[in-house]
Amino acid sequence: MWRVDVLLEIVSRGLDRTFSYFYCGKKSLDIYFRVLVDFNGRSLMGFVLKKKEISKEEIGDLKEIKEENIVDEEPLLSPSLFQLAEVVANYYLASRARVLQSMLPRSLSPRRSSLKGVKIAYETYVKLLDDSEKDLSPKQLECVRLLKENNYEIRKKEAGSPSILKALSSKGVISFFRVEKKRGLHRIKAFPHEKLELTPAQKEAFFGILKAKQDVTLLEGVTGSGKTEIYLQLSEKALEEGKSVIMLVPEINLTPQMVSYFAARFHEKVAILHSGLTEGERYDEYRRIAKGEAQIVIGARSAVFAPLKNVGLIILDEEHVESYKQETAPFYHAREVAIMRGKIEGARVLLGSATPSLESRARAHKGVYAFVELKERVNGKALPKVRILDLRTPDIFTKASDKISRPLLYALKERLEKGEQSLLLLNRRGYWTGIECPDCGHLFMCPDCGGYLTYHMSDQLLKCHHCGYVEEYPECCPQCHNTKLRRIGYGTERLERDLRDLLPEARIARLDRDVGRVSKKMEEILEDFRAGKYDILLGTQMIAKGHDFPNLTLAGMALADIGLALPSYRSSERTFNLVTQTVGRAGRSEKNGEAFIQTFNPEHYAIVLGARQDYEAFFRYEMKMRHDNEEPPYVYMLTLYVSAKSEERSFQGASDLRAMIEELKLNDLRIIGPFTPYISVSQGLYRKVLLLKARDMSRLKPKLKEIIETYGQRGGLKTEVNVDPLDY
DNA sequence: TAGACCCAATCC
DNA sequence: GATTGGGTCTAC
Repeated sequence: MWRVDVLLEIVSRGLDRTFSYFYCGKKSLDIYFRVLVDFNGRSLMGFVLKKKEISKEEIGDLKEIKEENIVDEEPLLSPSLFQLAEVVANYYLASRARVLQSMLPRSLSPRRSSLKGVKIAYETYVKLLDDSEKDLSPKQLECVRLLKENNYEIRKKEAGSPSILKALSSKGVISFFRVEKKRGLHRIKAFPHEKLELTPAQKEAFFGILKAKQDVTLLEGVTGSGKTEIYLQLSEKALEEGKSVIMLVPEINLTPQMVSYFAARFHEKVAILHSGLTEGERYDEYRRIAKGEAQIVIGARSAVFAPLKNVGLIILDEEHVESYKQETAPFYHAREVAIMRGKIEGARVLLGSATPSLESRARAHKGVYAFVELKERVNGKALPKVRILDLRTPDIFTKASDKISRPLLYALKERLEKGEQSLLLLNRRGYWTGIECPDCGHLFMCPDCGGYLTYHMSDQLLKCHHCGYVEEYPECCPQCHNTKLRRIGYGTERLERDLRDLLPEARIARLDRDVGRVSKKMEEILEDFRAGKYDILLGTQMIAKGHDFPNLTLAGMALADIGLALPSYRSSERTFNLVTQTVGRAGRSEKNGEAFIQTFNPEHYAIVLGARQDYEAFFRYEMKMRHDNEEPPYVYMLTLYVSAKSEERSFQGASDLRAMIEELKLNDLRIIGPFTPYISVSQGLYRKVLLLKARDMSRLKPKLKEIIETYGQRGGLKTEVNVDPLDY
């Protein structure tokens, strides 16, 4: 007779505790097994966290767990993974169930009751049957037009939200069909790849990492300095010692080279977790890793939770990239989780970047992390020549375009004549980025979140880039019915149009999230560009990352200022990174590269230092700014989002929370707000935010958790906590 | 005064 | 997270 304590699948904060049941069956039931229990009349899944032998008398009014309600035959999680879940939940002030939910593949998630994964991997596709666009909502229209752009057939998961697709299907506009998917690594090209002899500089870095006293090492190395080979050889060493390895990359689709090197060197020992996997494949891969059939896992953010045993090394490539931070609860950052996991499992953590985040670089500076540098490029290439073009200069534009300046245009023409390739970056999608009525001043804003609506030429719709709201492009102003609307700002689609007019003979490809949403198309464009089928690749930051184009000798930024205008303490860092990366794209070939940065802020330090690729100077300057403004890494930040049905209520709720936090009388703590966040309305709820800053959060956190648990959801309030937010 | 509506407590 | 039961508001 046993008493078992069960943590339920419910992610709400108030239920982050166990409930006790009794079990007296024969089948084995141990901790970390999942069970189905009767909870207040309904059947819920939960994790057994504790098991204790008890006598009959002690049963009391506990409910029974029947044998048939035991889900697993062996524990689903290792003790160290569960320990990790607890540590993560504590740090991010989230419930354990919420953390477990982001740890596990959906088919194993405590929320889902499907016990066994799908055995055959099917991929569902959508086919467009009726292209007449009759009687459709704007969202449905968007989907239909996407299908039209892509030969009437695309993967279901890339087509839009399931509810939209369901509606379209019931109208008979689309149909679904399933295709059996080939298993394995068929999408990953494994270049045959010899182990390379390390250069002296690489060797020094390699041994520097191995000898480091600290658990975490920051490897700072410019692009092309050969970080990948170091990752590979460190992994090899870990495997030899019988340890396993987690290799994290920001986005698996954008790092095919990294994946292929690992696949080529370690073959079937590698498991790759990427977004292209179906639920069944994901389940298989998870089981394969858990059974110890793979010793290296490559994947994005969530792969930090991979069920490997005996982890000896965790690598984060491009550790500064913001996609390592999850932007929904529990808002974890893979870098911090990697460090927590490293501590629990005794694994070494390696953070690699050409432009480390200020947080990491500052910790390395203080000696919290070991610091290893790779200064030279392996091929000894010089950096490209960079020119900053001041867009305020009179006559900088030709009559033909007010977007591409004279010098940039000439440079593009020169490449065309020489048969070399160019890359042009504009960090904004769409055609016009704002629409207004010149007569009455009416601005087309998103009714859901208050942002500007962007006109998209490809499907002729107005879209909100924050929340996904879509509406049809109006004939006239809804207020005064004026038909002449003024268009403000421009995005990649509009720039493409200008470029085609300016250089009619050039072969131009555009790549941004609108085009790249269909992953097949994205791969196709990148492949074709590499093969020389295009002269100019134009796009958003998607095109600035990772890719190696040997014939590329010109990189341009159409408007470097876009990121600077956004209200975030990280906007300079983002701009610096984007400029650095763009410039870096032009320097990877044998030929001499050149880069042009168009800007209205030619003296801004993020742009000037980015153009020079001077990370050291940027680090020093930006650290001073962060110091003066009391921003990370000098303080820790935490935001509380309070939402309610009315603006007054959310403001009142946030003010009340503020008062309660002030009552704690923590002298190190600064509270800012409540103020209205950048995205002020979401899912019909008005949002307010409290920003907390402190040099030490450890005393605040447990008390804050208590306050939120007791008052955070009263009076129709919804409270979310984001620890170490990147924005607010 | 019934029904709608809101809120907080409860779940083992 | 879902259900429940009590309290208050509201329309006739």
